[in-house]
Amino acid sequence: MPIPRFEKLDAESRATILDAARVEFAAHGYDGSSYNRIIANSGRSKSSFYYYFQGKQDLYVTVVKDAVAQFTEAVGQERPVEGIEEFWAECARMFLRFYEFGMNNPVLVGVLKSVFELQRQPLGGDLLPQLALKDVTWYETTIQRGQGLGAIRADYPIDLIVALLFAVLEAKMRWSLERWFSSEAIDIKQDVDFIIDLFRRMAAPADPETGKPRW
Amino acid sequence: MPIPRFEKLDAESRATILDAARVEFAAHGYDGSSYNRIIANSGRSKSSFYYYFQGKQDLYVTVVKDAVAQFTEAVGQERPVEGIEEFWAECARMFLRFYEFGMNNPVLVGVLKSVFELQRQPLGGDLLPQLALKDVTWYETTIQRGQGLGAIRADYPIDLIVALLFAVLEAKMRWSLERWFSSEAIDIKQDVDFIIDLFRRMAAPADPETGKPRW
Amino acid sequence: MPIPRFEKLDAESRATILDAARVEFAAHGYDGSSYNRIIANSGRSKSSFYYYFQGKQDLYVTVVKDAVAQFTEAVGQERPVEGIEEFWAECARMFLRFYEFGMNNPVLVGVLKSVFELQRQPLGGDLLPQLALKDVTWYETTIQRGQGLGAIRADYPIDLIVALLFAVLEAKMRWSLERWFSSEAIDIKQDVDFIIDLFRRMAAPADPETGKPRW
Amino acid sequence: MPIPRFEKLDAESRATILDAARVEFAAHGYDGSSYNRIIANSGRSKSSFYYYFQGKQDLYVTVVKDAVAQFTEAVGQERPVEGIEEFWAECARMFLRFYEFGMNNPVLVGVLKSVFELQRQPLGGDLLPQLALKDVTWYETTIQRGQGLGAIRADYPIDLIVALLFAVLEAKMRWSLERWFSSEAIDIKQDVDFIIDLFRRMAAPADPETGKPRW
DNA sequence: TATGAATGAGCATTCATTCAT
DNA sequence: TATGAATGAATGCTCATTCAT
Repeated sequence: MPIPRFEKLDAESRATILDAARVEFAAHGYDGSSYNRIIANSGRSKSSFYYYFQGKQDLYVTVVKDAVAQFTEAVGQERPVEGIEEFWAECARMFLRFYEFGMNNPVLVGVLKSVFELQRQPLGGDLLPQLALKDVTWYETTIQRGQGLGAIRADYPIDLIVALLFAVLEAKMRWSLERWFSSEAIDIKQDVDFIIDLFRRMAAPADPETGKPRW
Repeated sequence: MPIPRFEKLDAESRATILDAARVEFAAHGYDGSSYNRIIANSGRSKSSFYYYFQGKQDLYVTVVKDAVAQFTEAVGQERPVEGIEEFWAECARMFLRFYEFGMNNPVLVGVLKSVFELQRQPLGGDLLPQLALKDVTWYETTIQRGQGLGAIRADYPIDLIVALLFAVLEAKMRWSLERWFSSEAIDIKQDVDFIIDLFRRMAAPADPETGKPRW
Repeated sequence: MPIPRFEKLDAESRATILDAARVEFAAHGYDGSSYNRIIANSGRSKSSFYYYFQGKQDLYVTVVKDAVAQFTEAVGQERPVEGIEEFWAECARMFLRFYEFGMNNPVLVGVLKSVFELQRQPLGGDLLPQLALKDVTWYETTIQRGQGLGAIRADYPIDLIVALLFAVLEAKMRWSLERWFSSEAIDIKQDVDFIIDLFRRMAAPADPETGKPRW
Repeated sequence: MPIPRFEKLDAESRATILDAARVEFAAHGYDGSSYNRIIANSGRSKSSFYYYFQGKQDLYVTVVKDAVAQFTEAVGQERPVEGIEEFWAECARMFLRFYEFGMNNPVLVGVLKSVFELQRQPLGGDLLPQLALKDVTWYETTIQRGQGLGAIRADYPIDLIVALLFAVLEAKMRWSLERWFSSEAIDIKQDVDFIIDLFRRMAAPADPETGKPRW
């Protein structure tokens, strides 16, 4: 039950509302956010929020879906590649776009982060399905292509691999952002190389005899 | 700040109180938890909670410190080792103990998880220091020993390595627990091997020429 | 900070709310007053109070400003005078109006009294400035005019003189009100003469040689 | 119902308790003071307070009576005088002792101040009588002596005169203390002269014809 | 004599939501 | 279509006091 007549609203009003919501959700997560505060910060009437959204959950869902769409668009389409090295190079390019977009849109990163928080909560139960994260599968496609090329091990469930890679990615980004907010310079290119190398280490197929990662 | 005369209370009352608190904090995290709910669930009067704890923060700190202590005790002391293989074998043993304890005490895992959530929040500022996590450094010692043996790469900051390993560990445990709660059987030994292998892949020193992990 | 959309409310509702607040604040002072009690006595819901006021402080500020405005209006403008006797006569007229208004509105006197209490408290720090008492300066103007005419001594700081005169005024009014509440008859005219005479004694310039008040 | 077995306590314990209470009551007044806070600051058990005092009121009464006694002792006995000038000089001497004692014991001044606050409250009803302020009448004696000498007007009720003089005294002391706490130097002698002069102006008999104060 | 333990009532404030118009 | 008005339930916390030992 995402949006009723919110779409018909003029772009500026829509932006005003979503911006206030994004900032709040990014800063405090879903639970920690106050619908009242969002409303107050948006400068619009409380009733109008209930006119456009069913409530807090509905607004959150709207905000998250929009953020996911923006990230997806920023990453762009994966170009077909052939060798293992090429595969990782393409991953690096995609990831660089993701990374740059995130660095330029920290609020959207915060929104994504709030989703990760939610996934940790066993009781986010009725909210999570509405986010329709199952529909966001482009990375799974990429991983499967990697498996086909022999770049990514195929002896474990794909959702486990995804969970692990995301965890690492999130941790690294948080680590970098912390330093970014303390105004240390960040070498994005180097960061991306680091993560891709890490992904590769984690995902490389295991030599059936020695168990070592096959490079 | 942590505990006043709570220690003097008889063990049963103490357990009743801490159990109610643990369950609540594990399920909802610090912010999402309700002090009132904990009180109601414990069957005691509101005032008695303020007699034993300074407030919500104090109770949380008490619960967390207790959980950390239990995990630390469960893991036990690291035994001195010499070679790289031995080092990882010892890690596996320690980790197995950690893992088994966590599987048998999912609520305590939840408590630990709530701390991770808190660390993600930029505003948890005045609460985090009280948890005295800086005093929990045994794993840093282990990692440094690994670096000394050439088992763990030394070309990155240790806190980055810790953050990444923890992220992976947390993700894997969540993945396993989910399946555990759906009453799928879990082969703990296999899980531990998986994680240790993952750790080893992530942490292995890089060959200076090829950049590949050196096994 | 003071009032949001409270002004738009119909006069009757506004009066109901302010009356309940006035009575409470007059009877118990700011600290001793209970927002909950005001709400209960007004017959409205708790939330509606937070819809119209930011909180207890805000309501108090509203009540006080309103009371001060009513008193100021009751006192009216000072008419220009020339001689010393005329000056005191004009003071008596102004004061008579103040006095009569106060006698007819004891609750408003109580509100004013609560402000005096607050000024005594070193910790009323963040509340007092909101009352904007610095804007209420008509009496300082009058005193300065009196100094210009030689009716009021100019060898002491004006704020000291104000403090002393107010103290005397407050004490006399309390003394009279007490008797009033015990249904003794009060001769307002005589009271005013008494206070003006007292003011004149206190404020008369000192003869430089004898130190006696110069009449 | 002032004190049960509190008197039997050793002097040091008694002082510890009373000091904590004095500081609290002086700083926050009776209503604003927290019995819990006094107990916490005293370092003693909560139960012991209820063992020695019937409750908050009882402790307050004890503290006030003690303070009044200390002030009374500090002021000392009035020496018999004959002329008007001598009378005021003796007043000045007594008052100087009062003033000096107060300046050296600001906490006790605070306790006295809290009594004045209480007298302003119509609801302090059941507490005020316990303070037995009616027993403190030495100043009335002095005033009556002044009336006998023709130094103080006798055409108004004595309690009105007392109330007015106290009001002025309190206001002047507060004015001075404020500056004292801002570490401005205070000339006590000059202050006393100022107040005595003010008292004399206020209290001097009125010439039956002109109404002017007779010096 | 002395105190640790426990309590119910109250505090100001914020929450997401609904309703009447 | 749009919103001002109103609300019940909950939040964390402090209060003075009592009771059992």
